Amino acid sequence: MTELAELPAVPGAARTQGRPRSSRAHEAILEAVLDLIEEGTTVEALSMEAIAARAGVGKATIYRRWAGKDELLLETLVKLKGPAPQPSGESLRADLIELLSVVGKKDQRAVRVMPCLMPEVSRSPEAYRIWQEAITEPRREVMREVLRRGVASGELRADLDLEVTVSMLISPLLLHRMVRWNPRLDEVDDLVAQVVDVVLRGVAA
Amino acid sequence: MTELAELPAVPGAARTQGRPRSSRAHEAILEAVLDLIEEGTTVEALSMEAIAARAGVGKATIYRRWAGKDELLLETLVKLKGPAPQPSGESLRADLIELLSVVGKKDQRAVRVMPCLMPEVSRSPEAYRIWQEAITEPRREVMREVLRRGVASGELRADLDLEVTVSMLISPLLLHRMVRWNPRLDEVDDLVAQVVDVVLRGVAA
DNA sequence: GGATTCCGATACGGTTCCGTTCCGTATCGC
DNA sequence: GCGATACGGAACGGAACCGTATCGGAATCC
Repeated sequence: MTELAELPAVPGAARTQGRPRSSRAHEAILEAVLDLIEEGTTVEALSMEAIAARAGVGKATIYRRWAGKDELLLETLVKLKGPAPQPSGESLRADLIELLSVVGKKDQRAVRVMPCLMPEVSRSPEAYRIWQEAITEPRREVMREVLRRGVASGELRADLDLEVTVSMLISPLLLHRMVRWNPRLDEVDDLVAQVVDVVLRGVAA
Repeated sequence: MTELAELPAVPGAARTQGRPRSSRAHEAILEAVLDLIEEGTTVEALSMEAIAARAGVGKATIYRRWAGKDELLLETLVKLKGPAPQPSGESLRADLIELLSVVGKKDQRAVRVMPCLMPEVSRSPEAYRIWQEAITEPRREVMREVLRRGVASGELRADLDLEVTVSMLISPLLLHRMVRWNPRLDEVDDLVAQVVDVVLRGVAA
């Protein structure tokens, strides 16, 4: 159980004295937050006591690292989603299918967490901003780039509205994988391909 | 302010004695729930105390009608959404535009409430069932019927997957109007028409 | 070895909410 | 008028959680 050194939050503050903070405790706390949310605790109902208990950690250990619940949740959210995936560039259709296939498939925990974040995101402008910048916008940009190549190659209409097209591609997948908006889609096994094909035909040059 | 007689919960129990329950209080309680949620209170953080205070009602008056918060929220949710809208039947394209245009436009309160319901819906199978039966499924069925007429008239492919098509039409609108998934779509003024046109071209016969 | 800091655990006072119970008053059927 | 019930309001004991403080012990640097 190697205890890794923590990077000081403020670069100038070289804290070398005393026992270093346990990175194990750090990880355990973040994991506890994700676990609890996955188990059905709302973001808002998350209690520091429950987090500490689940992580096997004293409350003071949490407050030593984060000022409050908001800061802790922010770090957890950013950690949850890695960088946006990159398409292989094989073809327009293949790239879109590739990108859409991973929606909600990588980390099952993320799927559970997202709906719990919705109230927060729709209430707090700050949460909305972070969510946009760290989660949704980078992924949209990847898909925009794929579409731009399709326009450049002449496959797609030149006057294509990128935002609308991206939304038409992503939205059905998101809504199904995140909140199971229509349970009947469970039985559609090639949902991604169908969506891509209809949209591509609809916006073909 | 006429005080309407309450229907007894149990049909056999004819309660004629004493002062009847105030339907005004009843309405005030339901309105208070909606108001509080609209103002940013999560479903889960809703307190009976706050509801009573907002409604100008004693807590006992609430507990006299509902066994707990869950029952109260259920009645509120069902009341929130009226029956599904009906299209005028002018044309396939016009009907779809008509149906999609009202998404999130009728009652602004519903738009605010929906994201707050997501955690509940994704956690509780019972909440999911009610939400499906009372809210989403009836609206999907209306749209399916419009598409069936399009298939019958030969405008649409005969082997059309209704569920996928409905999802492709509704999802971009829902995601934008409900949680503003992509803020750049704010500036697209004919979003509904664009979505409808792309899908119709994509699934044309 | 000594100083320092972090560790998990526990306790604290304060706040909020729960669901119930009791007021004194108001409104109904008879 | 009288009995029955609902009303708004206030108070209750109990529970959960907040953020802080303090404990004895452990880990690290000098």
